[in-house]
Amino acid sequence: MAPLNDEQLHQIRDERREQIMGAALKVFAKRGIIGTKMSMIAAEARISHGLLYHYFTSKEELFTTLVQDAMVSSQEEMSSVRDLPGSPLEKIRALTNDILDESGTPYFMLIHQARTSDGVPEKVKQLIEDYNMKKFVDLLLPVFIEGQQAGELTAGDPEELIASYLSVLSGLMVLNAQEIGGYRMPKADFLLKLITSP
Amino acid sequence: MAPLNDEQLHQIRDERREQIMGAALKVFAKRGIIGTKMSMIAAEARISHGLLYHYFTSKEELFTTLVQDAMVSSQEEMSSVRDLPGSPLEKIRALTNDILDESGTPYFMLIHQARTSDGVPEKVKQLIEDYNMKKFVDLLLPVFIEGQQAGELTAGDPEELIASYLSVLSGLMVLNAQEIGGYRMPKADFLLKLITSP
Amino acid sequence: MAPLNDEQLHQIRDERREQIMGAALKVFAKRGIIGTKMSMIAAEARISHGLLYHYFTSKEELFTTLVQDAMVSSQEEMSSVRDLPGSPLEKIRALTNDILDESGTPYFMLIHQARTSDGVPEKVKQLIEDYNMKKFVDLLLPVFIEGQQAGELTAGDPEELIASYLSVLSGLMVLNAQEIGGYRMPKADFLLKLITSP
Amino acid sequence: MAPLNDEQLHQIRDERREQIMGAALKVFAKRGIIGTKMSMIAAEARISHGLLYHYFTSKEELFTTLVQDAMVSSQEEMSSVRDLPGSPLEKIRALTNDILDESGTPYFMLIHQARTSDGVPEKVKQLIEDYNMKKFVDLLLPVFIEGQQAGELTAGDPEELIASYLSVLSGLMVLNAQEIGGYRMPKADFLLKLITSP
DNA sequence: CATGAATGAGCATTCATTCAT
DNA sequence: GATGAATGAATGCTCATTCAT
Repeated sequence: MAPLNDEQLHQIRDERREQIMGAALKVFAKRGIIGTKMSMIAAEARISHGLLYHYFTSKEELFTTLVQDAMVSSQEEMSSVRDLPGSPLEKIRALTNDILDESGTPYFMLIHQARTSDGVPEKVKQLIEDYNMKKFVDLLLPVFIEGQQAGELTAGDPEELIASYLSVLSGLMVLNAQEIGGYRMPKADFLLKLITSP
Repeated sequence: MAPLNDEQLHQIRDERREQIMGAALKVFAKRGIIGTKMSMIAAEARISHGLLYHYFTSKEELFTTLVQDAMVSSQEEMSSVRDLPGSPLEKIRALTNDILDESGTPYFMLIHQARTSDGVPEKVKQLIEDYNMKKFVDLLLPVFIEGQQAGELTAGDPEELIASYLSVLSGLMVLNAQEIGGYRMPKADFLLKLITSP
Repeated sequence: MAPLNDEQLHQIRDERREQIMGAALKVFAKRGIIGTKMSMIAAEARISHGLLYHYFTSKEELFTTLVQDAMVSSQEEMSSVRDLPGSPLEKIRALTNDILDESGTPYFMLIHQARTSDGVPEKVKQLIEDYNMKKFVDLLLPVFIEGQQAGELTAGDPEELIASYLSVLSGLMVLNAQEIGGYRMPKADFLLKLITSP
Repeated sequence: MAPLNDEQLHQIRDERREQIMGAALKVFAKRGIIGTKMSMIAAEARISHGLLYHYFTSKEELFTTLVQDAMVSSQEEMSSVRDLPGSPLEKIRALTNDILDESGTPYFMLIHQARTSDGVPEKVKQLIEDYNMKKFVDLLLPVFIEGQQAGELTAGDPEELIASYLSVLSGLMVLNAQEIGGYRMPKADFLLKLITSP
């Protein structure tokens, strides 16, 4: 029997890698880097813990890789807001709904964990430092300005408006992401009051 | 030196206990139960780690005791809102400002950690389960209803209004409590737009 | 392509086996049995690590096989001294030069490792026990006696003379075999002073 | 009951430290850094493995500390040769006897292991690099020159003579240090032939 | 009451070995 | 025959907890 050819091996490797990263994202996002045991990731991915180390050299590397991915993904998502259909307000409503969903939260929570936990690799600290709200504010700036000119949004410094609004959303994501029963997630329209002109 | 009498010993015990609990609250609130090492608490309290075990039988017991305290305290704080001076809106503004300060956060964060971390003792899980937003909603209900009647607050189901507003505040507290540079903390007046009539 | 016939397969097997043993000798001799990873041997032999197990059932078996080979080979080399050309002294000088070269050392070092390392299979321990200097002394005895009679070598118990001389040579081989910069390897003529009459 | 006072604690710490270092030296010297398990050291020192880490932060640090000690000690021993009583030849004979004893060997073997093993900390590599035979040659140089002038020792470049002689001694120490049955340790007078004039 | 030395369970990581292809 | 993905036992190290003093 011939050994597997390159393509097959490559495919297996890619699949496993994705499988591990998916499992790791799930666990890291919920429990942080210290609270996550490699055995948890292995169990979540249904593989042996030894195999993790064929794909990632360490817990740190795995965590770092995920954080990088998360940063790219969340920026892409934020970028795509501009191209949504409808008025500026409708774009922001769509973004808000997206964020309040739990779908996007693992990546967000991973970054939150990276910000707030101990035991975070030095490299991640540097990545995080460079990854502040400023970038998101800049991405949303054109949409907000257009909304203000159209009279849909409240007047005032648009950057501050965006930053404050995103902070509110971020806080809610943190509450939402973990399986917390105690809170009530507001609707998008409730939150939009913060930025719409009466 | 004469040996200390019972009363003095008792006083020392109480002081030490407070000292330890203060230190533990500070560390647990920031780092969670897993991220906190008993040696950190001992260092923060400037005592030997061995001494911790004269006052608390385990890390779990210490954590549990603090969570119970935190629940009582935060309810008391919330209760006191009714007795603040001024109109309902002014009361809520004062509460909002209080919450956005970092001063009240350790107890809140401790409960947040208890909700979201692993390694939380079973007893704490049960306490938390019983400690949902409903109680706070009930406490604030009279104030909100009065505000609505006075036309200061938006109409609609007051319980839902309170729950949504508290969720927003809670999310911001979580962001605020940890030393996170990336977010901008909104002002109280910005948030009050969520509940005031235009 | 027609399938390989039996003879070709057999030849491949033999070649691969030699290839693996050569690589393994090199690595084991330098790093010992514990310090040697199967992956090192595979890399040195330019094959996959899985293939090692088609030819040897375990690291232990591979090591043991090599030690047995080494014993046979080193005895053969020592035997050949008698048949070298020249006077006894010249034969011993040639042997000394051989030993001080690094060329003959892998087998010697393998045996040294087998003697001094942990994790050595029980079977090897027994082999080694039976493989002491006595055999070499016996092989060299005729040459030394002839040398003493010819007045080239110092008088005295020839067996003790040989054993002492071989111990000196052995010690130097150990130093020489590893890539140690700190020592100066003496010349053969320097060492021969130990056994030549003034 | 009062806690132990500083002096008592200090004494305990010192004793334990010595106890651990003695045990570690014994094991490291024989088995190298990779072959040595922390549990072996703990067992040898009759303490729990956990306690090792109260005194040394890692296997590497323990190894490094020992190597530094070994270097200082062996230089001191070599330095003391000049002050021995008797003629140069007698001093060298005494040194040779010392070295052939097994008493000094653990330190020597530790350095040998540091030179030849894998997994040696970077810091140790640097120490070793700076710790070559040159220093010992320099220390012995006055004694050898005096011996040559007195006609006791063979003529020729004294530095080369010393280096070659020390290499022979070093090789024998390596053989001698491990519990090897196969070799015969020569007597000092046998080895002195290498350097004495006929 | 107070200290810190001592213990051992638990987790990250390595590597010999197996096995599907 | 040959490959490399997969497994799990073994080992370094951490930290909650105990206990002699």
